[in-house]
Amino acid sequence: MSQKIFNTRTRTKETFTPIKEGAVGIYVCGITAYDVCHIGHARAAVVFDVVVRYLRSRGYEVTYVKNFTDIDDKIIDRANREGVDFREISERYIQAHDDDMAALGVQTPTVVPKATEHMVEMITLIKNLEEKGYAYSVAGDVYFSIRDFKPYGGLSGRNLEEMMAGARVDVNDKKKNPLDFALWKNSKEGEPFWESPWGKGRPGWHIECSAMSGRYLGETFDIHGGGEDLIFPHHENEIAQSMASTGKPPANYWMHNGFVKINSEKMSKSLGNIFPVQEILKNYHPEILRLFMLQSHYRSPVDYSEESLTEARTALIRGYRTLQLLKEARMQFPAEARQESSGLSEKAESYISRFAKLAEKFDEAMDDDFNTAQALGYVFEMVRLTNNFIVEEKKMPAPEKAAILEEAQKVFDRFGEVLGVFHGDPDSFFMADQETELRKRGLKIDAIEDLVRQRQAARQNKDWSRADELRKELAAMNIVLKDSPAGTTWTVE
RNA sequence: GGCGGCAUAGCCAAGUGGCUAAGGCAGCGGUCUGCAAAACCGUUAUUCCCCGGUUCAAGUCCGGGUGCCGCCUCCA
Repeated sequence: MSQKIFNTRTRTKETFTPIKEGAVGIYVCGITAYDVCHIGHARAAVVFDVVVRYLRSRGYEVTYVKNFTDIDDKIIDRANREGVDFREISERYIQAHDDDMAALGVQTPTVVPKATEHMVEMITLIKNLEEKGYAYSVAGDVYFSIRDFKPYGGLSGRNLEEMMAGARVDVNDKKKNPLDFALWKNSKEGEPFWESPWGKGRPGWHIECSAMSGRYLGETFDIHGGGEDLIFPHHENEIAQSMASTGKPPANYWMHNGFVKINSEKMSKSLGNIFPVQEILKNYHPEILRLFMLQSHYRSPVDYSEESLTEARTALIRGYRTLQLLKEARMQFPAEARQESSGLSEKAESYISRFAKLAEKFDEAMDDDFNTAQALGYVFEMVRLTNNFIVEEKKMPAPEKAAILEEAQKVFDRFGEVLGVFHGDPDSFFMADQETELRKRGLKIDAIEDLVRQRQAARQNKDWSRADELRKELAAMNIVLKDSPAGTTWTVE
């Protein structure tokens, strides 16, 4: 099956055909660096991270460009409020963004260009638009004239008349048309500026993406992505600029991720329901957040709540328990001792072929417009099948077990590599998760282990009532015990 | 006002014309266990918001209705 992508421009799922066989150029609108990243930024980042990971895993050579808007009104506002240079603000929040992304396991894009480092490209592009008659300058500002660009509205499915009818009164009377947008803004006294043919000023918001995508990916590239709120006006304007300049559409496929809602409401500063990534990661292992988001299709809205993260954590633990069982079993039955595939019994072959079938289904789901929710369904079926194997096939000859365990691990490695979930060492995961949970609940590891030791002693004396009492005491702290012949282990629920 | 989306079990969530409607969480019964936990096995939607239509066949397509949401202004 071939890769399918839902293209916002046509509102249909289309077969993905890259411009250059075996290679993909993708541009995703990044953040404006004026504040820390919230869960909505995290979703966009994780969605496109998985898109890129999957395409790479299928053998495409992917050039992934994600920009930073490091000059903008909001950055200037913040710099003024804090009394610092705007660069200090943008650098601070770019660093914070990079830290958050690293924590979330989001791979660094191939190129991470900044607007301020591409002034030459932007000015050249604006000049070109002016020469071709698509732009006009007024008192140091330059505007794009949408009336002169006939296809305007093609991405968002609007036409000019509709928009004119619904347009609010624009206070900017320099514009010929209220829907015209700024390519270049004249700088006011004390604002940062760059020299240009129109005087001292700074670029408008949309132009940077046209300039940078063009520079790194060419006039037309494969995929352009971003949050669904960017469809209009940002991406519409990008298309207008690029097409007016080059005569070609900038991207063949437009992908937009859905929003993160909070209790079914839009996240917004006015509602005060912004959840910064840093805050969430204080209380939840990063993979919990990834799993939570990937359990829904990327175009659907997701509703964030503590409960849904807690559910995702339970599911994540389930998967990692299996990976832990698998790890232990593989130590017992190492790959070196495995049976050659030619000599496997029918039963062993049946396990391996079922693994392969799930891996195939996983790819089919991902091929179908990156359906991570469905793909995760197969991941969990793999979890069940692996558990089932480990529990049921105790008596299978060691070389066969080793062969099957090896295959199972390979399948999980692939899933983990694509989703960025279930990819780490299970013991490290449990340690990190435990640390987070203990910190969140204000529990001390020493106090817990002391109680566990006391209970161990009681158990050795077969003082079951004392042991149960201690179990209850620990349960009150959300500590769940697991007794095994090797001793007692505990987890935070 | 214009444009667009969504409605599937107690909750979350895939599925967009045809095998038994994925998967996760929660619940229940069983195996295991000193008791538990985990894991495994079994079980939980005769039905996909409502009404009508197309079709041999619809959760899936069409028309109408109801409810919720997003964009049209900076926004992932």
